[in-house]
Amino acid sequence: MGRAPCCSKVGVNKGARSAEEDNLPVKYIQTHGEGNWRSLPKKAGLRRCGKSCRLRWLNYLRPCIKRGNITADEEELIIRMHALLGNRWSIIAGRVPGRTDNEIKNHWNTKLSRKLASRGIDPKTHKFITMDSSNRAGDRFNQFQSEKQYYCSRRSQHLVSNVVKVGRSTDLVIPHVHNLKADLKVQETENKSSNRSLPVESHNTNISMSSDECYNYTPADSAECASLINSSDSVEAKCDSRDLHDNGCHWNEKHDEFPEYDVFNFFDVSNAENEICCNDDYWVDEESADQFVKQKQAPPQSGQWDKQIDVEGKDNLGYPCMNAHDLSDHANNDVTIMSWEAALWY
DNA sequence: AAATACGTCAACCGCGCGAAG
DNA sequence: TCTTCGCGCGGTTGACGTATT
Repeated sequence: MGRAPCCSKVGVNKGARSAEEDNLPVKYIQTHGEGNWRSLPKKAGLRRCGKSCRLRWLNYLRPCIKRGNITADEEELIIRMHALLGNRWSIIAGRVPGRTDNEIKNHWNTKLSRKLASRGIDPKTHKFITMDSSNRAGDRFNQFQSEKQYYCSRRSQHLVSNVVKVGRSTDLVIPHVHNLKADLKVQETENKSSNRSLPVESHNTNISMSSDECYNYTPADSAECASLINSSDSVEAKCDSRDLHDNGCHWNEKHDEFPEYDVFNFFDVSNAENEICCNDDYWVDEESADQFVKQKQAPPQSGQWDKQIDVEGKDNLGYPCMNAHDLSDHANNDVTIMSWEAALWY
């Protein structure tokens, strides 16, 4: 026995809706609430399929629907979410107040995917499209992305709900690390309830940092890091400008050019010798890379590190490399990042 | 001015999941 | 355990408006 159709196809209107066809379900839902979509058309006096009514309500008629163009901030958010979740539009929509999954999906397919492609980024994988073997920056970026996801995936087994402190005492604090899967489960559950208009959970996880002399701690490798994480609910990893390199703390200064990758991460990069970059987009040329490696092999004394790192020039993409000035800025000023997206990595 | 190409987006469609019987 | 139902999701379509030739 086959499955019953959602509605009779005979005498059912299709295509664009009239104002009356919008008013009737709105009045009905205001009185009776959402749900029972199959029976709604008949009860509301509509010649429409129930599924069609549901779709119209969710994508257009709901009072919380935000009108107007998608803003740059919303685009940025969508790109980040897509990098993390792929084509899970409903979940992405749950993070963008007032926007529907359909709207976001359309916007992605018509604009954002092309936008990324024009930057040389594959909109499906969010990796650089390497045109040829000489595109070292692209290759390295892709390698970095893979490593980042690998390590973040591993850490997710340990960091759920842990309080993670990085830096001296209160210098660098992540108050709460959310479990992505659990978070999404909550999201989906809430979506299934009558009110799909979810406010964005801000996950106000502030990350700030300072530096100075506190770089006497460096996890030896991923095993040690995992051991530390397992042994305590609170992991304190003193971190400074050197650790930003050695332990894989990355952030993206080139926010204007690549806002979608402005994700702050820190994780143990056990093969740090391959990590010549300072952050996502700062890939150095060969000469600078050699210089950088040499500096790493002969670490400076306390307090001298910022001056030692002086990688000048531009990378293969033409961006200026991290230099002493940049590093000093980051080392001495607190950097606070709205980082629910960082939490999502976990 | 007409024809064509292109972009946008609302709507449709089929599949799959979970709940209920 | 199986079947049916109701719903939600993501891929796709097609109508419509705008730009280009």
